Amino acid sequence: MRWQELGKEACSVARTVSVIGDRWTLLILRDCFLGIRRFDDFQARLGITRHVLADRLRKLLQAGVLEKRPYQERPKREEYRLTEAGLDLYPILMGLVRWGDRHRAGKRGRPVLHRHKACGNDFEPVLTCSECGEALDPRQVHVHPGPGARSGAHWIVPPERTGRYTGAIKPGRSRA
Amino acid sequence: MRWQELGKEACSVARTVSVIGDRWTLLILRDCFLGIRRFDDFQARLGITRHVLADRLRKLLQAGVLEKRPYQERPKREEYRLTEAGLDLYPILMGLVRWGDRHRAGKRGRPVLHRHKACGNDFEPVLTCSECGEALDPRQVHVHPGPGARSGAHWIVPPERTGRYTGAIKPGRSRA
DNA sequence: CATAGTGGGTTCCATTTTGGAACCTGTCAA
DNA sequence: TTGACAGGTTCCAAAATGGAACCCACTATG
Repeated sequence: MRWQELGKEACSVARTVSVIGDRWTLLILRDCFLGIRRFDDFQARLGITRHVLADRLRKLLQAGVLEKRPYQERPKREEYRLTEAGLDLYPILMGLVRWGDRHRAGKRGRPVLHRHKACGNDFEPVLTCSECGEALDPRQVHVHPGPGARSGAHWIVPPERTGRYTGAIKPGRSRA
Repeated sequence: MRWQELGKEACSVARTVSVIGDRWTLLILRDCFLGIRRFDDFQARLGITRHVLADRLRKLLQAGVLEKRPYQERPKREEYRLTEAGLDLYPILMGLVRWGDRHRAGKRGRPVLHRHKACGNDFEPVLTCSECGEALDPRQVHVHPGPGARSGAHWIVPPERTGRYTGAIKPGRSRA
């Protein structure tokens, strides 16, 4: 599968990955959420080459995640800002933060804390069910086709495979 | 910044991106959560080259996200399974699903639905504050240094920049 | 007026990473 | 004996990236 075709898959993960599934793009978005808006600031903070930065910003504009806004006339200057669709990437970025905090924090602890202005506390993000409000556990979620599924949907989990040879240890397989 | 050094940044996003910030890696993880466990199944579903697949699986093993488990002796066969740290990536994957569902679903609707076994409903994932339980809005979150921050921390937002020339439209800048 | 600085890029070339296809190794089944 | 299967590795050409230099419109300084 080529990179170009990814966005056409009948899979929301693939479609999102076709927009932001790139190391640099994710770091650019991190900086956007920290308030960075200018070409040279991104470049200096990330150590990315100008060439690749220009390419990624262009793609994020096309994808509707960022927009250019003038902040000064003569000389004309524009800054890159998150659109509403861009701001909606926040749960993904916070997901990255949470995993890093939990599994890569080192002995000194978290590099950054987040405070919720509404309640005044430092918090961890928690993923919950929109229907019952409980925290989500992957083992408690069942996946099934929706209206946008294609027949012969690519993502469908293959039937149980039991191995063709003798000596199988565990022919049965439980879900992830 | 080189790819290798990313994991050493004092930033949880950068550290997580150094593990999973790659198009193929994210798609491999999607398939892991759908129950795929074998080399050839990943390869056939993704259309990834075997070479790159072997490389990504190796890196995920090293990172402690996947583990190899024997499912058969003679000939020896092993499958790739998510570890606890791997299962903990679930919020990130669901974040990708949610964004794709919202912004790339097309007219036919979502390709896939998720049902919460605990409450029986199809749901959307919602990111909430661990302290007050409210849904999180990026504009309601304040970021500040934690115990693991480095002095001169790289991620710190630069001071307000107002432009050096006359004709500024909006010298002041509000946070993202 | 000449010179230097700034924001936001583009161009060029060498190095890395991918894509694509073929090939290898045990083991087993027909 | 031939073929299939799981799980890789090797090889080469094509594409992406890193690094550095260069460009342009405009402004500020001497």
